[in-house]
Amino acid sequence: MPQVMSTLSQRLLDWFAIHKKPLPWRENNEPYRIWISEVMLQQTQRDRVGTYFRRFLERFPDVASLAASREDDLLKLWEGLGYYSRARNLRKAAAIIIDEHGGSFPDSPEALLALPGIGRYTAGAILSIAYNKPEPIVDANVERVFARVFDLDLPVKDKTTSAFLWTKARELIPKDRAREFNQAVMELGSLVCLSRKPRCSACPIQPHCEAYRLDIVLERPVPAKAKEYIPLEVATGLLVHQGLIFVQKRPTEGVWAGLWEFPGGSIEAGETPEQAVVREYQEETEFDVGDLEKIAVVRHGYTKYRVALHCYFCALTNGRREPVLHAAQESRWVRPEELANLAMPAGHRKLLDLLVRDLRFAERLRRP
DNA sequence: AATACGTGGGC
DNA sequence: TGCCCAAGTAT
Repeated sequence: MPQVMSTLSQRLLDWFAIHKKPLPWRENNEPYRIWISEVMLQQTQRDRVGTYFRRFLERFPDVASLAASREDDLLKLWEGLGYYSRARNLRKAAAIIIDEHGGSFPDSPEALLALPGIGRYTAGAILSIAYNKPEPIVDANVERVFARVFDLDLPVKDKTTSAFLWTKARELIPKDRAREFNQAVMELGSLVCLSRKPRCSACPIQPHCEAYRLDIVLERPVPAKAKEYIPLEVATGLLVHQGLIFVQKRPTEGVWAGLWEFPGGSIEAGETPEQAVVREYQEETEFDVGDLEKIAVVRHGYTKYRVALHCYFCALTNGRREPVLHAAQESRWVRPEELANLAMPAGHRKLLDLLVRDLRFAERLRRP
């Protein structure tokens, strides 16, 4: 049995040596770069990360620059990637590395796990990829590959299954080759051992794969219980006054924390989208708004919600333009072109992209 | 332990 | 098109 294990590992290493893809974060193994890339890759497909990673490294080339960053700038850089607490945690962790580690990047599991945003996976990834330490990692790729190789008949998030995966991931690491081995398993998962279209004929460890032998590759891993999606009808209003647009910055906690948005919220039962806009403005800012003009319905999703965002222009119906904020940290009146500099949730960004391309709305934006 | 936390690509 | 999925973490 040990021979089989080592052969599996050796086959993976040999395959990876040939098929390893050049990626922006593979130019070198500096811990800082590995850290940033691994956090960006959390729950995010790697093809989406490249541009963000390059921009990030250009703007914040080291821990010190990140520690000195402004949260608004960081969130703008992160706009569109999702899970924005990752960006806020990067900044917090950078400050800890400067203040408590004298600026040198931690290289122990304990120190890494103590940093916000670094859990078991990311700690293992940094230790193995940056420092070549024999620490295991289990991500969605490893879960899928091993669920097939070992024919695991319970969902991979299952407690015992998860424990098994971490044990196997540790056992299979060849001495002194953790860096290449851990990446090899993930690379196999992303290039060959694909979720819906596995390329078993191109797989270097096919002879070791129990699910292949049993011809049940597509039945592994066993899916977790289906997620429940909740449809949401939401209304938002783009409040224009004397050529300026009202925006508010979301609270420090919860979804889209620290991002900028137009006031709005769920459409209540028996309420029209227009009524929801007026009510939400009253509740969130104490503004009286009216003169609504429909722009579009933007569809987007976040976590378990599937949102239909009903978008309107609106105007102040009395003169007062100083809000009383009940759902935001701060607010601003900005010129339309300034909106590009603010980090906004994808739904609101989609709305703006749509406006920019539609000249029908230019006049409303200019109206004093 | 279960849930919150985003987004866009693929089919 | 609606649903699944992705280099997870925090609470």
